[in-house]
Amino acid sequence: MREDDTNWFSRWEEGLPSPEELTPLSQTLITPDLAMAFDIRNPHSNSPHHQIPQPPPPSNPLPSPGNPSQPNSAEFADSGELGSGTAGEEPARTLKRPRLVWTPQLHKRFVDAVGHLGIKNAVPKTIMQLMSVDGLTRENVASHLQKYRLYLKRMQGLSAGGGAGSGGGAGGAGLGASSDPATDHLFASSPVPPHFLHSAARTNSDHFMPFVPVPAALQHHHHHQQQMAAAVAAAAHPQLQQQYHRQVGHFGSPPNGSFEHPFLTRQPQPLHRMGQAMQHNPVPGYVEDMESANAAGGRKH
DNA sequence: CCACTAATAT
DNA sequence: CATATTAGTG
Repeated sequence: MREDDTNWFSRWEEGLPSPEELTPLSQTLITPDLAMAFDIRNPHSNSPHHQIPQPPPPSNPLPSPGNPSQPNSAEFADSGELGSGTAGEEPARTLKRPRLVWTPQLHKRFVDAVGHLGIKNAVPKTIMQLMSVDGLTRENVASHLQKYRLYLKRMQGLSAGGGAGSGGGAGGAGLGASSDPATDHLFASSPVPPHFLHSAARTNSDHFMPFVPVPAALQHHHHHQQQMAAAVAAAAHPQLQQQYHRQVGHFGSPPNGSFEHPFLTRQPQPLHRMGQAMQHNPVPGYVEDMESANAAGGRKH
């Protein structure tokens, strides 16, 4: 009898516009080297202060709809060497990567991963691996996971009964009853399955997938740029309050309008040694489109 | 070693 | 403000 699941179910479809979003689990962050290649650092004049202008990743040409400027000259200048003045860019080590920008998409992957893993296995390392996001580090996930858990906790205490309401979490992020604007924002934008309440521990491998109906007609159809742009606009937070955060990393918008692939999904990162057995790439390399939330990366350990 | 929480720093 | 980072504990 229960099964108020159906409630959120319908909502899911809304949040889940197309299979493209939930198709393959693989996203790619940009590696620092790549980001650097895009960024032409100033020769010197570098203050020994923190805040490396490390202009966020390549900042794909997403000249925001309203930003006419931005000559997208994706010129990969030979990465000859930059002035050594800047705090060493040579050592790919010790490089401070820009703050990870948790875009709704990236967060979506995060939530999906957690949902598919089960609260039990949803630990930073596993999530990170399942996400297969190049550049994502355990710390990144851990930090976000912390916040995410707090968010869930907060919500549970506040709106538990309303099945529908809880489905979308705060329902309209920022609308209706958001617990605190401080905690939502990003979280409220994801489908957040109701199982995330404390307790649902599932071993792994058992998740009910909302079978992807995927009508044949929708199987693969590329949309138009406009559609994409709209989606992005919607996804992008229209609210910019932070100092000067750049949501960089959104697909590339080609100069002439032809849509090109922003990045190739780099998935198989060196599967360095994995002690425990597990981790089979559940999904073969798919050609994932969708903007890549990016961040920086370089692996370390 | 890894995960979790809380506090703190940027 | 959102993340990153650190410290302390299990």
